[in-house]
Amino acid sequence: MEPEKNTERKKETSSHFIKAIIDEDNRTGKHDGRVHTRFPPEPNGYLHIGHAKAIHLDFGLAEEYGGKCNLRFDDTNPEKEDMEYVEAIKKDIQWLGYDWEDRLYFASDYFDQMYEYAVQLVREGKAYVCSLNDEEIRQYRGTVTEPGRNSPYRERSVEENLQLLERMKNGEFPDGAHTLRAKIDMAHPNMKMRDPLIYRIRHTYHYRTANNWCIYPMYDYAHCLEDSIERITHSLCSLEFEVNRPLYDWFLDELRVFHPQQIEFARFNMSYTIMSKRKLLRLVREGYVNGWDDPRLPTLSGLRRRGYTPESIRSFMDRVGVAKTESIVDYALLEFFIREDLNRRTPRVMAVLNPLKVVIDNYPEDLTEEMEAVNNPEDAAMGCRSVPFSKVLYIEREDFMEDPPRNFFRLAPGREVRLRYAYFIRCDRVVKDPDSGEIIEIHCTYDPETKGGNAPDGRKVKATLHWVSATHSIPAEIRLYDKLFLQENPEDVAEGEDFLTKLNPESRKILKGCFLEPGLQDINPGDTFQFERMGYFCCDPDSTPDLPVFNRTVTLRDTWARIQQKNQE
RNA sequence: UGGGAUGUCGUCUAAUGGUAGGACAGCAGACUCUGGAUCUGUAUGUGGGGGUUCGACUCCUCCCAUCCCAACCA
Repeated sequence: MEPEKNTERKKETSSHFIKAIIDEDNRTGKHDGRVHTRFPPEPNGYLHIGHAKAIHLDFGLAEEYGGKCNLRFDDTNPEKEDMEYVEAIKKDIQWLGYDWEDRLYFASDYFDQMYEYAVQLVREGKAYVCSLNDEEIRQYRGTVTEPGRNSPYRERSVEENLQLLERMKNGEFPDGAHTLRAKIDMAHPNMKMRDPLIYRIRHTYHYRTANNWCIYPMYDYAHCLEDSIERITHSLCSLEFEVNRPLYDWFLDELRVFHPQQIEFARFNMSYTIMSKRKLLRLVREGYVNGWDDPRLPTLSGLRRRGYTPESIRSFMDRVGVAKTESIVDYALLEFFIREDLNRRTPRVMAVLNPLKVVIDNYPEDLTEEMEAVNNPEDAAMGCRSVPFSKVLYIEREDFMEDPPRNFFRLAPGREVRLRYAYFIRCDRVVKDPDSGEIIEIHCTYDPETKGGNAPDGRKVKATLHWVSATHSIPAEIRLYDKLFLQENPEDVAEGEDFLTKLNPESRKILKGCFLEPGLQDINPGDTFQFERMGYFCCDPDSTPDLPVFNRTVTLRDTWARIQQKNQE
């Protein structure tokens, strides 16, 4: 009865209001059952996990309904956009596992068509050239409580408008001298309908159309036409465009062209991070993080470098759902999905982050034994490996306490624990630095009868520790990451206060002098492991043949950490 | 304030007039050579007031709270 369970589960996670709309459209035959979506990024920044929600929705819905999804770059503002972003965005979408096949489009491909439509609007008396400057336009627009006033240029003749528009296009005017505006209603209660701008003059080089154009279409005019030209059926966007929808509809209706339906859903937010492109750009530009792929960032490139898998992000998005309620998703949910994914796929390995030297006094000086270790207890097919054991070892510093509280199970003077896949050891003696009092090394004795990790007499230990052999281990650098911000919603700041004040000064901790078991000699950036008891780690591109570098993707669920916290309280 | 939208466990999300359900987080326990994983159990919610109805998260009404719109950004 497994399959039935699966269907039930899928149903749980995937019913939402947009599907209800599509189902209804299909029922009434609105688009002959056709479903065609698009993901329309502006190439002015890197994609983040908020975009992943939109991508997952746009591509996922098309797939589910046997339709298509276009990738379309909304490149109507050459001042902010760049080809670098186009390539990064394509890479991220592919990494997430989506395919636009041969449908890669650019809004700039439609500039001629858009201009023709604009001429049509002017001919029909539905648009005019306005010569107010930006300050005047703002004043004439009124406010949310007061109606605007008509522009003095609103009643220019069709002939004059046609001529001026042509001259705007030909580059006869400087930036800002004129605009083309829709003639709607300056007293409209919806501000977006108060004679919105259609074209503005910008003598700017465009990375795709070069200097062919010096007028560029505004979002509201361009976007609906892009959708219409591509015969998109369902045009999904975020909630803040709700007020733009009447305008979207107005242009398409007045032009009498194919009319897609705009549907708005709530943007994705997550606790302790930010999604604002502007703010992300600031963190990158001003050096608060190291580039767009800094593992602390919620960018897809950052998450990838951190060790997140596309599968985990997609499962996460399924669970997050789609609705119109604005929300902030707990980052712990994302962590749940990456743990779930990595738990079943990553090999286990032993690595000591903060080494404490252990000398096994009764172990032969020159002996090395190979211990058999399981690669993944969740997946027997991943097999076993052998790990060298010798007289001098490193264990995790936090696995030893000289004077432990009663609920500390690990090593302490007189206490016996198991070294994973090796022997039981008992701590006999602690060596300290006479000046600082810091513990330098501990001396233990091992029980030869417990080889492999089990006692023939059946006695139990309360803890199993990971370890590496001092002479065989390889040094490494390990980078630990924590929340980028200290506040659950970093956007929530007092008047005049900067979101930067909410940055977590300890969001990254770089550990040098860590040791890995020797099997990690030949690895590549991007390889992921579970360091037993410590978490999931991903090999960073900064690695060199001499010094592998790892990023901690996420810790294991840590019951001991919670107990410690309670102890403190 | 004019217009547009949204309010369901701590968080996210189902239930469209008929038992308020799931996931994460939490708590308790079982098991364990990872204080991991797994398994079991468990507490917590319909923004508020009226109304319609045998019955309301759902319909009506008033109120409250939050978000969006006054870029030649998208």
